[in-house]
Amino acid sequence: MYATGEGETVADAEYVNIWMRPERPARGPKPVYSRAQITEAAVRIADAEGLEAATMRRIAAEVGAGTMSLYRYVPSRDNLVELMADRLMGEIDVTGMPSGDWRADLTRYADGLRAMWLRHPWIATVQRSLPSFGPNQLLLIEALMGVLDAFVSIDENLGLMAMLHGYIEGTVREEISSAEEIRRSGLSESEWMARSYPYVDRLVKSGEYPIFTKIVMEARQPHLSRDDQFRYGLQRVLDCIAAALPSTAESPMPAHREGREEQDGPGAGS
Amino acid sequence: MYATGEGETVADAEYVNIWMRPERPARGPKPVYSRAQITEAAVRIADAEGLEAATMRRIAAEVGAGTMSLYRYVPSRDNLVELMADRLMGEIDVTGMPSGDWRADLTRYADGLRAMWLRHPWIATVQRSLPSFGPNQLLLIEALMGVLDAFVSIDENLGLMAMLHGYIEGTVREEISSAEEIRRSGLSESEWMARSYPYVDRLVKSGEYPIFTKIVMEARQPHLSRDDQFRYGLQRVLDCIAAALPSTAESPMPAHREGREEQDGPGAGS
DNA sequence: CTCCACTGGGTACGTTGTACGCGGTTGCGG
DNA sequence: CCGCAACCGCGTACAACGTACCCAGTGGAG
Repeated sequence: MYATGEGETVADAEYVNIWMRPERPARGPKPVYSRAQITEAAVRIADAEGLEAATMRRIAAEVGAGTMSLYRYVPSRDNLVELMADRLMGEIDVTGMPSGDWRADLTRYADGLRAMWLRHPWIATVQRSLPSFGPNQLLLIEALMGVLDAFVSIDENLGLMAMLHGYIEGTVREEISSAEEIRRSGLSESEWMARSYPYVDRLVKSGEYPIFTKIVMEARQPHLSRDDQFRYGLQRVLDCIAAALPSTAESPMPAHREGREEQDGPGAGS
Repeated sequence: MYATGEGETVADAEYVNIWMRPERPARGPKPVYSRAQITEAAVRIADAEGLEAATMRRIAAEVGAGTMSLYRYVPSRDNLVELMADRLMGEIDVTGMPSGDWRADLTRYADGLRAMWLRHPWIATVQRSLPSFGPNQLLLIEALMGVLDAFVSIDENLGLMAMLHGYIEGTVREEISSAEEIRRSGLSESEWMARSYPYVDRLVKSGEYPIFTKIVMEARQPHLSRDDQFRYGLQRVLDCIAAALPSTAESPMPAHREGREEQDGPGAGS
C-alpha cells in the first residue's frame, strides 16, 4: 500500500491473482524456502502477537531469511495475507460433508468455523477473505453449498448460507472484539475491566441508558457460556433454514445427533 | 501504532477511552476546529477514497489545519476512527423505536444499518466498532434492545439481536467486499470482470468445482436484486425471531406494513 | 563448457503515525 | 491592571513500515 504511487508492479499485472501465479518458475537454483513455510510463519506470528505484528521483516526473521527474500515467493504483503486467510480455511474439516444429515453437517461447519476464528482472531481484521476464492475457500464452498444443493435452488441456497454465515461471523466477531481489545491494550482482563469501570459506571449513573444498565447488571450473575449462547442462536438459525426446505429434506430425528441434550432457550430465570 | 514502543502516552493513560476525554478543557485560547469537524472531514475522505486514504496529513489538509493540530483534538488515529464509526451509527434513524410493531421496527433498523454500510463501505474494515460504546452506539442499543425487551429475557434478547445483527453485517459485508476490491484496483467493473475471467475459467474448466461452476453459470441469468435478496433473508430471520417470542408478542397483521407486497422466496425458476 | 534465468539479500526511498518543542493567545488570580 | 499557567496551532524529527532496485552467486539447458 506504500510507495506504489498509482501504477502497479509489472509482476502484479502479469497475473490475475495470487492463485494464478506459479510458485516455482523452474529453471534456476532451488529455492530455499516455500510459500507454505512463509505463510505458516506469518500465521504463527499473527496468532501470537496479532496481524499487525506480522511485518515482512518479522516474518523473514522467523523464517530465517532476509526480508526481501520473501518477495521471491509472494508479490506483496496483501497477497501474503490472502494466503494466510486461505490457509486458515483449510483448518475447517468438511470431509464427507453432504452426509445426508444436513443439520449435522451445518452444525459441524459452524462449530469448525467458530473454533478456527477463535484460534486466529486476527482473521476478523481481514476484509477481503470472501471474494478471494483460494483453493481451501473453494473446497469449503463446494462442501457447504453441497449440503442443501439437492433441496433448494442455487439462489435460495446462497441466501440461506449467507444467513448462516452471517450469524456465525457476526457472533464470533463480537466474541473476539473485546478479547482482542484487551490483548491490544496489553493489560490482563481484570485490569482492563477495572480500567473501564469509570466509564461504565458513569453511563449507568446517568440513568439515560436503562437497557445498557440492565445488561451490565445481569452480567454480574452467571450467564450462559459463550458456547451455549452460540449453540442456542445456531439452533434458531437452523430452524429457520428448516422452514425454508421442502418436507423431503427432513433431517434424521434429533436423538440421532450424538445424544447431545436438547438446548433450552437462554435466560432460565425469565 | 508506530513508534510508540511499548509504553503509552500519558494523555492516553489518563482517560479510559475517547468518550471520557473532554473535548474542551477550557482555560486557554479558543480552539479553531472541533472534533466533529475533523471527524466529518475524515469520513468524507474515507467515503471517497477509502479508509486508508484518510491519513492524518490528508485529513488535516481537508480541514485546513496543520497535521499535528489534529492531535489537540484526538489522541490517536485509532481513536479518530472510533469517532468516525460512532458518527456513522448516528445516521441510523431509530426514533420512536419501540413502536409496538416489533417486526416493522427491526425491519427499519435492518434497512437503515444496511444503507449506512453501503454508504460507508470502509466501516467493514473497522473491527472494534462494537465494544466501543460511543454515544450513538448506546442510543442504538437502547432503541434496538428495547424492541423486544418486553417479551424476552435480556439473555434471549442478546442472542436474538446477535443473530439479526450477524445476518445484516454478514450479508452486507459480502455485498461490499467485491465492490471494494474493484474500487481498490482502480479498474472499472467490466475491466475487473474481464481481468479475473481467466481464473474463473480455469476453475470451471478443471471440473473440480461443480457447485462453484453452477453459481457462475446461473449468475449469467438475471438474479434477484441485492435488495430483494436481503429482504428475503431478513424475512427469514424475523420469522425465526417470531418463533422465539411468546404469543403475546404478535405483530400487527402483515397488511399493516405499509402495503408492501409479500416477498416470494427467490429462485422462481426452481 | 557457456549462458542466463533464477536465487538470497543489502541498501535506500517514500509514506506513515506521532513525540517533542516552539512561539503566540487566552482566561483567571492577584 | 498585570502576570502566568494553560492552552492553541503547527514545524520538525524520528522510527517503523512496505517495497523498488541492485548485486553477486548458482545451477540446469544448450
